[in-house]
Amino acid sequence: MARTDSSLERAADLLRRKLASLGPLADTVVRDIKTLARDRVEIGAGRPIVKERERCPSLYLIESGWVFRSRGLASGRRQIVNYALPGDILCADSVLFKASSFDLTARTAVSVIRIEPPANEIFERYPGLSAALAWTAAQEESILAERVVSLGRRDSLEKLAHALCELEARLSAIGQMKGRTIELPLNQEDFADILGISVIHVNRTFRRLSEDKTAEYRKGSIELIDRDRLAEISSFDPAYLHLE
Amino acid sequence: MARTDSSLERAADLLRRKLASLGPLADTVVRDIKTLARDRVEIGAGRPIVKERERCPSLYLIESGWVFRSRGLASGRRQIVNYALPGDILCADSVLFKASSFDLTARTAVSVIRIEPPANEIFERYPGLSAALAWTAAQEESILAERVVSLGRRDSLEKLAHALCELEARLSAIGQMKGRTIELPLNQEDFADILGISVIHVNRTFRRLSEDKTAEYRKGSIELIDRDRLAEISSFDPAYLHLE
DNA sequence: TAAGGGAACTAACAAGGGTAAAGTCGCGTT
DNA sequence: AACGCGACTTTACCCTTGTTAGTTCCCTTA
Repeated sequence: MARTDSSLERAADLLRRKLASLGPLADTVVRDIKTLARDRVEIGAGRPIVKERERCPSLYLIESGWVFRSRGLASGRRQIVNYALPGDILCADSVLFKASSFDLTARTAVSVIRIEPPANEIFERYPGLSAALAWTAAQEESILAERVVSLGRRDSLEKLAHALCELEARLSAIGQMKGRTIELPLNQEDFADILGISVIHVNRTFRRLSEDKTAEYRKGSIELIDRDRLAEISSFDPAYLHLE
Repeated sequence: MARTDSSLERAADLLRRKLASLGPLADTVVRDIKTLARDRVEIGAGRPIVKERERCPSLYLIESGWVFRSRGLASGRRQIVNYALPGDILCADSVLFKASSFDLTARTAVSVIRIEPPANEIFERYPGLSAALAWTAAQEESILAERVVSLGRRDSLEKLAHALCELEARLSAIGQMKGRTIELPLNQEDFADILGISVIHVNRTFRRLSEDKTAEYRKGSIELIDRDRLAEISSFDPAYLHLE
């Protein structure tokens, strides 16, 4: 991986920043991960990374690209449970469980660093990796808990506004916001499957935001015209993301 | 805690069984937890355990009782994110994060063992506890992911059937099923806040199950008349619970 | 035994969101 | 320039679910 160390460095840096609250342990995390890093894997846009019921063989640290964790139901319904961005770790549960209960799919072209923890003794020998696993799982849990609140008790406008605020916060944290516009590979069907509503209703709801001059959907990007309004609509509080 | 060791023993046993997939580490977990166990705390039914934005001071292992993790929204809406049962660990994220983003409430009278991990060096000194933290967070994440699917893409009948199957599985795992009837402290409003639908609709949906002779709601208990049918309605697959 | 309260149940109506189908726009290909 | 495709947009209609309001049941307490 000689030639490509700089992009591993970048991903490790995003991870280190996320784990800042661990204090000095954050450096141990990065050291463990570099020790256990194996090779780089490139996945084409749209390709599956892990399928439901498959055992995920290793951990992956995302260098670039967007990954969906989703479940397909009978009758063609699909729910996107979460999305992962550069600096996020995939398959954190693979170390602990026998099989994944969800599909992992590359939404864009994705580049990941494969990390191979030893089959046993992770917790004895790699406290940094242990901390990273616990932290990652806890943060994802927190995000999912917030998702549960959105899906269960917010109407479509609140859901969408909340999702946009979250996107803004997560992309800012990894330096991927361009001013007040989000550049993202999600089409309206992806939003439907994230928000748990129909594509048509996603469209209606974006139109409402657009009419109120709050946000403007465009293919490949979204302009957040009035961020405060979005946060107000959805009573967004970024605490649950646990970003610094 | 001399006089009460037997009930700690019982809770530790439930935990050990849950963590069986960790292999020999499961015993280390129990040892660490016993080392760090402080006192027993009793919480009255309906009382808050931790409130949103509060820092949760320690870890808790549930000995008995039901705990809700929920969020109250403006306008009186409430979403129950998850519920915790004997053998479950509360506040696993308190070690990692500054504050809880949700309320923890005792639904029944609850008895917990308080566990006090050291402020630092958990991951260096207590591999068992580290593993328990990671495992707990990962399992909860998995449950929440399934909840997201339910809330996002299942209709009310499927949601309810799925919730009943999950209850059955989780209660069986801790030996709290009485034949095919679930004894539980949830009223129809609790179900509404778990499923993300209105109380009235919970009622309608239970009636449908009752008319089809699939399940029968009674105050304080639910009889699962046709468990296969429930699993079929909701395409329930217990893998996501990661029980044994 | 009567009164009171909480939970469960029912009915009537309204609304948010889903379904179906058709039309438009942008863009790369030939 | 014409074609074709995918994504987005819009309209019309329907159905699931929510709202409001009122009734019944049962358990508790006086």
